[in-house]
Amino acid sequence: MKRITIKDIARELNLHHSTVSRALRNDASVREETRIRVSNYARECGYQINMSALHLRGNKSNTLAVVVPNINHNFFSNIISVFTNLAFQNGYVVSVFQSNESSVQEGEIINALIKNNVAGVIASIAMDTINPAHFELLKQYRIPLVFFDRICHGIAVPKVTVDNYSALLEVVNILARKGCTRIAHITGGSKMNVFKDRQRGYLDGIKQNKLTYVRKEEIVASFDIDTGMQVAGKLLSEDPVPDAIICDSHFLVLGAIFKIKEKGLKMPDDIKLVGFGDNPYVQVTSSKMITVVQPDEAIAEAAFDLLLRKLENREDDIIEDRTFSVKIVDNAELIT
Amino acid sequence: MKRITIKDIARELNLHHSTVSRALRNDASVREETRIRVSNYARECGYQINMSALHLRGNKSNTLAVVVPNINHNFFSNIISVFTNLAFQNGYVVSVFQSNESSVQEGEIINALIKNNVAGVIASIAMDTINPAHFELLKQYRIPLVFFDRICHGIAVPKVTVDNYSALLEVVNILARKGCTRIAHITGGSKMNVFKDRQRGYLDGIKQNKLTYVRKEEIVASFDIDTGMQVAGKLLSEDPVPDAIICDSHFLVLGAIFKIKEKGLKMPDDIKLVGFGDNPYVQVTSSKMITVVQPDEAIAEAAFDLLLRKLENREDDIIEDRTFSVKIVDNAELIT
DNA sequence: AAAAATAATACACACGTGTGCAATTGAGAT
DNA sequence: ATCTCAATTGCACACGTGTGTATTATTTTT
Repeated sequence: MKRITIKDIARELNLHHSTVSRALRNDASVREETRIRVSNYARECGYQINMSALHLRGNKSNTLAVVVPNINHNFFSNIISVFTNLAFQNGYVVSVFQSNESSVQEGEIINALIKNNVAGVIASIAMDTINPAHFELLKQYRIPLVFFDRICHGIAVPKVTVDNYSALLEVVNILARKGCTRIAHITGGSKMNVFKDRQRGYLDGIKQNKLTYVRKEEIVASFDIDTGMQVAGKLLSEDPVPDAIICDSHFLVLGAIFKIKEKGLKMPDDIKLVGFGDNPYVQVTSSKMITVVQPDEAIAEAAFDLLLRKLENREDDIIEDRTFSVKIVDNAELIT
Repeated sequence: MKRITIKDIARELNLHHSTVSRALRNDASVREETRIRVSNYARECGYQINMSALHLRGNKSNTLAVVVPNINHNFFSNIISVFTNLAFQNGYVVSVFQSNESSVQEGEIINALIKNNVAGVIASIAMDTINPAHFELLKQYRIPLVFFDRICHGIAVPKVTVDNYSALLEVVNILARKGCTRIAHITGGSKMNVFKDRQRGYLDGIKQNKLTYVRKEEIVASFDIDTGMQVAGKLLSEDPVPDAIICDSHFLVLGAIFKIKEKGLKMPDDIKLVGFGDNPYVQVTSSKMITVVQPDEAIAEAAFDLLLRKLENREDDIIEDRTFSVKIVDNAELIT
């Protein structure tokens, strides 16, 4: 029960394996009759090309890689889902890698990518990645790379992002219009573009609306429910208490909701809560919050598109960035 | 800027590439001094082994595949996340494939798996997969396969499942104990083990509790919010109206919540809602529902464990199944 | 110092595929 | 029947790696 190769087919049909190879690739130099004979027999015996051999021969593979901090975060699993469908439709296979927010693991992943001859990579970097040296390594090996969402600025590759600055600016504007004057912001380390931009937007929003409330930003290192509870709890116990909290992550929001309920505050009357991501649960919960919804599908499509273009053109001087704007949904207005 | 191979190293160090190969693999037959010389130089010039060549040479790869209906469903992305970490720690790389609930696409995926020489596969089958012929193909190619969650019965491979029968039996018991008498069940096509088992559990629960309410089961073909709204709407407009609805999927629950709120019913007093999956939002929402929580991490670990065992032992006659019991969480009792 | 034994390295081949080039076949033209 | 040219197929090699075997280098033994 050995695997069938073109050599097996050649032997069976009294041909040379090179002829079989050409026949299967519809090379014009092979006679019509032979081509049909080969393709028929190949179908009959269930021949499947050996990609490993093809990769070795051509120094290129049909494997794309997705590198993300966490596969099971809503945003990233949406990206992977869309990206995988697109890739598969175009004859590629997708391998997934998760840095677990660790720059060290990210480095190990890059090595694995090189070892495994991946054809191209889309990546969203780990929280503590400041030095993009390991990504430069990819470039050295001429492996096309596209950053999305969480990007490195110090490296010349196409980037797909959302306009985080405008997102937070608009959020603050909306909150101010609703009468909020004490707007807090729970965000991440300022090294990363995502948080840096949001912090700029937040600050400008505060300024533009001439809010007297002292700028209140809490920087957290990890994004989980416990951290959200801790920080939100701290904010809510201070005087004056904020009348709005913006959470830069999904899980922080959950912690905040806990604490808000614990304090007996009502949303959105007593306090307004803003979160990122479009978890459909938000729409049906009675915790009427405002969500910043990112165009996941469009982001994945753009990343794939940019990567594919780099894969097809051998010119690697096209460095085109794409920025998408977010949609801000006020769930208080949405549900009856 | 070419990629460094063992031949390059050999040339540089005046050795034969076979000696370099042995040195890097710590073969005892190579002199200590040479081994160090080689490994030092390899490190210096950043040598990375070419996996494609290794795969070709050894007829085996370091790539594992995960085949699921949808990557972006909470349960599956959790599985992929855990599985990927385990795989990477053990030197494997994980490719993901999504059938989009289509048996046809599943077939194409299997072909891709064979083409790409994946070392092993864990899979959860598509909704309309009755005939597991394409999975048999994997067996023919001696590619180890482990089913999880949604399994095929007609094929002899290890299976990792949850005890869906007991889950629904217990759910009905809990509901009955709470005084429910008109318990409805929104489930999927009965061909699949997951739904078949739950339907058995539901029916036995109805019987054991001697409920007079006519068994009310709605079978749906797709699992999305719209379907949930439609079916839940239908149930709620009938007379008598159910006092409990069990939803076999995450998204069905969302639709049901919509309709329940639309009718002005309160949970859990007017009606009790049961859903699958442990989306953390459930814990903070005021829609006090009961959730059937599956041990995602344990399932992924078991699947990996079984697969790894098959990969290491060449004996492929170990067909050991693992079944996990679910945890039923009453969120009404959880939150203040 | 020569022979034997052992250690260390080199050689050749295989894995499956694709491609440049040579060889063969066939047909048409003279 | 011979020549020409095109159509078709075969041959040889390369991609990077690992391993059995032959070969060389070194040490030990007598």
